[in-house]
Amino acid sequence: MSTGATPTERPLRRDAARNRELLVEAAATVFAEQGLDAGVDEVARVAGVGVGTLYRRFPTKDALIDALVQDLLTSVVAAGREALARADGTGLESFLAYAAEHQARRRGCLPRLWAGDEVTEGLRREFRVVAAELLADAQAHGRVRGDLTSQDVSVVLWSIRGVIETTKDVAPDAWRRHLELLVIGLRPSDVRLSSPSLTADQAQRVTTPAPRPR
Amino acid sequence: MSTGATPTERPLRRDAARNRELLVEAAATVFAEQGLDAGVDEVARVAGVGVGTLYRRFPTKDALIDALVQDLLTSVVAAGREALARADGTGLESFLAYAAEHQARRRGCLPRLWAGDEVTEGLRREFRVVAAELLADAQAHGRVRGDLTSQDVSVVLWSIRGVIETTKDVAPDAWRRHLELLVIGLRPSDVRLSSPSLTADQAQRVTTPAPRPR
Amino acid sequence: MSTGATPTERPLRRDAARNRELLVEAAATVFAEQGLDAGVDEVARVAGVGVGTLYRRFPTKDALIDALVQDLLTSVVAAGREALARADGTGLESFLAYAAEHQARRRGCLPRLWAGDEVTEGLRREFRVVAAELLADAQAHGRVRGDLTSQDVSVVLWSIRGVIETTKDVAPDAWRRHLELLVIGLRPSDVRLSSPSLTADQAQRVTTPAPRPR
Amino acid sequence: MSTGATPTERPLRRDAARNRELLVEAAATVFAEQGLDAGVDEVARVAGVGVGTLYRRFPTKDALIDALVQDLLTSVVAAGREALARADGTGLESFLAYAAEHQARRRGCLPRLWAGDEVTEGLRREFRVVAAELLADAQAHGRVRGDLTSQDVSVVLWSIRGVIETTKDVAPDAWRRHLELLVIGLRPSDVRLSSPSLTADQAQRVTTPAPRPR
DNA sequence: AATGAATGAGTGTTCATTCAT
DNA sequence: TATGAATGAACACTCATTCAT
Repeated sequence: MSTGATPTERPLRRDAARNRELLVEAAATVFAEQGLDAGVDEVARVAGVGVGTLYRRFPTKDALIDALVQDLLTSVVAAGREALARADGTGLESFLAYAAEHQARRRGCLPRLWAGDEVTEGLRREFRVVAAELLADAQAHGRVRGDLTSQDVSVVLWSIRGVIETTKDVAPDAWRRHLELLVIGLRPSDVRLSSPSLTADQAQRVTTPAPRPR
Repeated sequence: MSTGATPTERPLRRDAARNRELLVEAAATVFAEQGLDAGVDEVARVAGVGVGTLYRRFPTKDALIDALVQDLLTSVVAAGREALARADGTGLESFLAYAAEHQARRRGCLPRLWAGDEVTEGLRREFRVVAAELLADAQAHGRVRGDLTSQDVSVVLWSIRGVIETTKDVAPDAWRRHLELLVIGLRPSDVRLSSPSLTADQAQRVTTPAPRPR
Repeated sequence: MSTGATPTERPLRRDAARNRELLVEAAATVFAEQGLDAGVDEVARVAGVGVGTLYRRFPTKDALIDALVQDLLTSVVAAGREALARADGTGLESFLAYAAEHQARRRGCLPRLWAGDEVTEGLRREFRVVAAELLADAQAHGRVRGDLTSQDVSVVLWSIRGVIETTKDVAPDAWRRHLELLVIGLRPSDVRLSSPSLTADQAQRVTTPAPRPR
Repeated sequence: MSTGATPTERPLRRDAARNRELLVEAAATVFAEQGLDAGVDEVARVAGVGVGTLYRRFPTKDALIDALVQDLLTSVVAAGREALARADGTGLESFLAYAAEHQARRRGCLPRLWAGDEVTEGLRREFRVVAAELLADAQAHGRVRGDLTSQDVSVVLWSIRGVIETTKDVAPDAWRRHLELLVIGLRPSDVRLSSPSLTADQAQRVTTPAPRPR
């Protein structure tokens, strides 16, 4: 009756949503600058709200970090699906660039991106599915080596994580050249690979932490 | 070699050296398993000594971490010098493998390897010098692209850091295949690189943190 | 009786009174189940209103607790006056049973019943007056020992508080047998009491807390 | 060799034990004065040590409270056993006085004495056993009613808890007269009791809290 | 010299109270 | 007026570092 159909209504909810947004942005900034050990008080301060507000939106600090991870994985997976739609074999490459770009933009949560809570594991599973499909497409079009596995796609992003975390703000684009060189390395070639790929099982265990170490 | 020839004269020094060794090993293990946030008590416990002893050898926790970093950088630089001696163009590749191997073995200190204290900066400078020389040698022998810079060599190791930190114990060798693919990408090729390399200045600033943000 | 005859004129007052009632009931329930440390949010939730409404009716959490205490003391005092009217010496006993019953029903506020705010102290004074009169009546009819003081009557209820708080929901009627035994102990007897009664002054100080320890 | 047989040795341990004692005493004092909601900082301050020291001896605040409860229950049970040794029917009465005295001396932990953690439940079980034996002895010697149950013995102490908690420091001996009157009420008498005793099962459930309400 | 007990600033989290909507 | 989002002081607990033994 009153909540209606117009998306501009619901007064308090609007502020609340705004605060949530502010908090996620603040967390991204603060964690990017100081690492995940930064205090929640600092995050709240940067967001311009009290700690209590932070805890109203996110039950724990972990949940706040997970929110960053979810945002990131969600957009990465979505980008993967879009790239897949082209089905011309180039999807994998643009997907990698896109995913790298987003990792760089949200580097605050990188230590938890590939080894986070159970809550985000579902998204990582989706990521693996999309990555496998993009790889198959790229291989079908002869754009990458046939002996690559979908786990190799994950490893590419993990390696970019290392570049991003090391270069931080000093050279936030350093990953671009690295990815270019790496993509060249992925192209079909006569050179044999002597090291085996990760197994699918290993890849899953990497991102599925022991159920709370206590 | 240098610790003298009088074996019976400085017994305490020997004990002290032994304790230092035990502590560094314990720190490597504990930090590898639990991250740098692991407590110093845990390190002391694993080393089989009291915290007081730890603090006698290392004035702060940071100094202990720096010791790990120093060990690692020292052996990496030494390996680089050896590889350089061959002067047949293959030194760079074996150096990368060697450095990667050691990063994996001492992964506990990776978050501080390329961005540590001023005390370790000298070693990183040495690393950059050796890397530049190895690159020049490899380029002279036509084994890698001519447009690579010595900063690109650093980036390779940073990317491997990401792989190691993500795969941890689940797949401690995952970096090998990654390095193989990456080395293929470094080979001379017709493909132009569109992204610029880091400048030497940037590379230095990356590894030289602001003098304690306090 | 007193809330007036014009039903359409003061609708808000009625709603307000209803909300007040809901809140007091909710507080009684919640505090009984979880103790006085239960949060005000929980009380508001159970009452079906927002916290803001709670704070409109009661300026502080303490005031809400005091309201419970007032309710309880008011009905206990009223019951005492009624019992006194019989003037047959049995009033004291039925009064004790009545007061115990109400303490059990409102056990949520017991920690503050006999040591609450200044606001409720007036009612406790009235309680002491009635208790003294009931005791005198009972003694006049030879139903209880002549060496009892009105403070002893208070102590009976304090002891019942202990039974109620310990047995909680598991045995909400445990106090009945305790009171029976205690009343037997109050009957005239040849046995001398070796411990003195509380003085009236002590009894008053017990229930009059220092003016906010701050 | 060095720890020897003389009880005056073991340097650090002595201080540690002393600190433990100081902390328990401080906790008793502070909780008695301010209730169990008093902060651990306050307890540490009164003990003259840092919070860290408190947490070295007691893993949680709950454990500190449990230590108080254990001390109290242990001495109460021991006193019960001694009283039982007399086997002349008077043990129950002196036991009740002794237990009451100790409840008064350690009143800080009363809210957790009869409903504490699982860790202290064993002692409460021992208490129930001793109480039952003392009651049987007293009944055998005709000093108390034959229709009393061992649960009634517990209830006596719960009622004394109420008196102690209400009178606090203002009248720390008020429980003595209450106990005298109550004991008179326990003597053999022609008066029937119309209310049933707690069952043994109820008595146990009263003191065995739900396994952590979460 | 070695030990580990002691320290206390700092962290994540809660909750009575206020206030914009 | 009713709501519940926002607030921040206060709490339990941790951990790098110091120091008495």
